[in-house]
Amino acid sequence: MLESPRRTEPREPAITRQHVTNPSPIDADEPWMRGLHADTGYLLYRLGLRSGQLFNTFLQESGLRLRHYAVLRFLAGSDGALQRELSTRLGYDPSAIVGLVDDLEKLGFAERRPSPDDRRSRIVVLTTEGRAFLRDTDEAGLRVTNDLLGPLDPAEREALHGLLLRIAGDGLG
Amino acid sequence: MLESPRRTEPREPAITRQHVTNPSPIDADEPWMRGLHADTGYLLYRLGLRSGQLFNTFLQESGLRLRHYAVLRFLAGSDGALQRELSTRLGYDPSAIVGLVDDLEKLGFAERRPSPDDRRSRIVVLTTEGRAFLRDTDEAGLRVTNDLLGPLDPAEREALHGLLLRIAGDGLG
DNA sequence: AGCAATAATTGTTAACGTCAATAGTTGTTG
DNA sequence: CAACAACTATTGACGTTAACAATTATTGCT
Repeated sequence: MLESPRRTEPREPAITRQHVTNPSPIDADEPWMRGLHADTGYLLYRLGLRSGQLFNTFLQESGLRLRHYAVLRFLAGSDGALQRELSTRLGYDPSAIVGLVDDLEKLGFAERRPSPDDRRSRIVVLTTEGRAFLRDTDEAGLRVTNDLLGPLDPAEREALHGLLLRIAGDGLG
Repeated sequence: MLESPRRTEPREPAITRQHVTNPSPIDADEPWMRGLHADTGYLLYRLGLRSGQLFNTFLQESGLRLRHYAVLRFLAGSDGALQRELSTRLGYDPSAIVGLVDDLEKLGFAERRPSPDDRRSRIVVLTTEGRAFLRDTDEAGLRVTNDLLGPLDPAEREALHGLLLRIAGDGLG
């Protein structure tokens, strides 16, 4: 086993505000690209990054980030969720959820309510304002997707969506 | 425009070592999921995250991170690249490249060589050890991809890869 | 009643991206 | 050809962030 280059655990922060140094266009025909993007997994990672960037750029107008959006989206489909639930389902650390919900509460998009059965837990619910906000930003999401999927025709987009759903649907989450 | 919740620019660090709190399996049939994963862009982001996680888990045995891998991969297809080139093509800050190449050099996977034409630039080249390492980790990459693309049959994987390449190939980079 | 387990939270630490500044070098142009 | 603008790699400082440990309050078990 090799020594860690910087004596630390691997980590991979990804999305940045504007990405000052923007990656130049990816050209699949270039020789280095064949190697770099030969693997679907890595390709997926790279595109996920780009998608997140675009999403964040749109979201940034509202002062929220992708993580907030994920929480809101989750809440929208589950009227009321324990923070613990948000943590496990979304894959964020419990301590991260605290800040996220704090932010959403400050903006009036969500509320913490006491749980009737368990006084330790708080139930996080979406406010009507939060729901309205979500509706608005969904349009932004559509624009992003449109940007991202530029070169694909509708049928191909549908196919891609289906395939991605298949992948997501499996045990990997 | 709303006020930023934490008076800071949006950012979205993504990949973590093991992701202690691992997202539970995504089930497209659940009500909240329909909303959350309805959008292809967001779905792509989420899947990219997961792919990166898996990749990093494999890479972590060697003490490297995805970024190092990206650099190595680039070098493998371009025998010799200026750091500036790495920066623009990979989308990392020039100052980040310095540390990355430092690490790779320390591990003996890459070398800095003086450029004949321009004494400012250094040419970064892959060593034979670096190439060997890359070959080894490529297997890991294959395993990752295999994990990730579990529910898809070969034809579907091919289709997905093609679609993703189309997206990557366009001007978005 | 006592003790392990759990939910939310706080605090600490280390890493990371961003930006500004610097040193060395090249190209340009007045 | 000399002065100056542009560029490469690098360093340093700053603020933000994620990850982890520890804490508090509460519940369940036995």
